[in-house]
Amino acid sequence: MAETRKGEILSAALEEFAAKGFEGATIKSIAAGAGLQSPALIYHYFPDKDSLFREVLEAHAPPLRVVPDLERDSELPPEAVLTKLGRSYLALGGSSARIMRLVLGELTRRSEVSEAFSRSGPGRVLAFLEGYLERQVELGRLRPHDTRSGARGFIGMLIPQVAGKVVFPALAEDSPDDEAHLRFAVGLFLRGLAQENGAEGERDTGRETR
Amino acid sequence: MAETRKGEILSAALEEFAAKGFEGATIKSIAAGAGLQSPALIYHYFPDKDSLFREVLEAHAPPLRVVPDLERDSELPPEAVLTKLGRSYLALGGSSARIMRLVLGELTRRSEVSEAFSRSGPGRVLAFLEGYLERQVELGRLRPHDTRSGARGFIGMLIPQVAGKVVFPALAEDSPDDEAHLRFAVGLFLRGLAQENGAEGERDTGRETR
DNA sequence: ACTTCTTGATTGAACGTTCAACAAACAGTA
DNA sequence: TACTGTTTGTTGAACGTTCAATCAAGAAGT
Repeated sequence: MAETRKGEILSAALEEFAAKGFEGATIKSIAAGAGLQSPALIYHYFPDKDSLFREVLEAHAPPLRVVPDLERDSELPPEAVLTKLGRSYLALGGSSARIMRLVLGELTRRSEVSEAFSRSGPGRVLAFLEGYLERQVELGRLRPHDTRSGARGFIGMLIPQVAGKVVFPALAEDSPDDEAHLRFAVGLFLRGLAQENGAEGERDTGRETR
Repeated sequence: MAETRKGEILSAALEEFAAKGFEGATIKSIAAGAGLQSPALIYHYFPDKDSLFREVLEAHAPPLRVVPDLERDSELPPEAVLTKLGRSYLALGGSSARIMRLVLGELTRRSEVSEAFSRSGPGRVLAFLEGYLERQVELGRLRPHDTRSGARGFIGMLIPQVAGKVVFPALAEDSPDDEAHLRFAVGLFLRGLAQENGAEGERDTGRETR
């Protein structure tokens, strides 16, 4: 019995919530999934359905945080940083696929989920990447550009890969290999933003000043 | 009274389904949204809740079809085609935002929705774009590459822009302008895949042969 | 008169949640 | 060891509520 009762319930709840959503999943079906004879036991460990949902989220949120301690090696060259960041981003389609499905399904219904996720997930990744690109531009390693578009563009290129595994199984079938697609994205991005040979110094960043 | 009763119900149902999902939305709340005094009237126009949901989907599916009659001008140069395709893709974040939210929310629960959508939506866009890129490579206008990655990469670059409007309002706040981001994406893509000056003829496409 | 539209009342099932009761493990006392 | 009280885990039955769906009947339109 490696897993505690509470853990069993949390696992079953994750499964049910991911498959049917918060409203669709019933306490009864979660109890059945956890191997309980009565749904009442769930209320011994959790005050109500809503709290159970929140605990499921908290218990599995950490894997959703991309950007590990990436700030450390933010002095590395673009190719290394983009590859590393991209790899951990693509990992979301793997073991975290279920929790991704759960979050995705409730994103439109629970503003708390949307806000918390966008802050800790995409928000942080984009903020980091924007800052990094900005610095690389200043260092002259990348051509000047709107780094908001740059960051969104790079991360975006990886999304279909993750989306395939999480919600479009039909699409994932003839998808490129993760690693190959990442190499493509990094290569395209760096070639597209490479400094031209004739350096012109400061240029328009494309970012409008409001 | 420009709108018929059935139309009113469909509109109210779209609103409710998009906000609360299929399970969360109730016949009663839909009736209230449509200004009906009794939920029973809904059953005069629709056999059951499930049929109502399907009709909502069908009634608003057309806007989801990107790739208009794009096949026509598939002889145009890459810049024109990508810009045109991208523009209609980005339009999904506008007037179609509600139906997008609805589909997104049920994507993980109803396999019919997932399959139908991925076939008519992303599936068709990607299939078209892959074919187009393939041809441009043969014409020598783009460097050889895995066009599956190419198509996914280009469409992907636009996704954060759409996602911001549909599900991450917090993220959309400091997003670049749609048109500016599109120009960035097209520019980056074409520079990244531009033929090198010294043409080398046939090269590795990066696509593994299974 | 006939069809279409609209309604309030009603039904049976399913839901989240509560509760009293039982079982098992444990702690303290002698 | 044996007895006793306490806590913790577990259960079946039940409660009140809400839901989708039904129905008979009235109102409106033709």
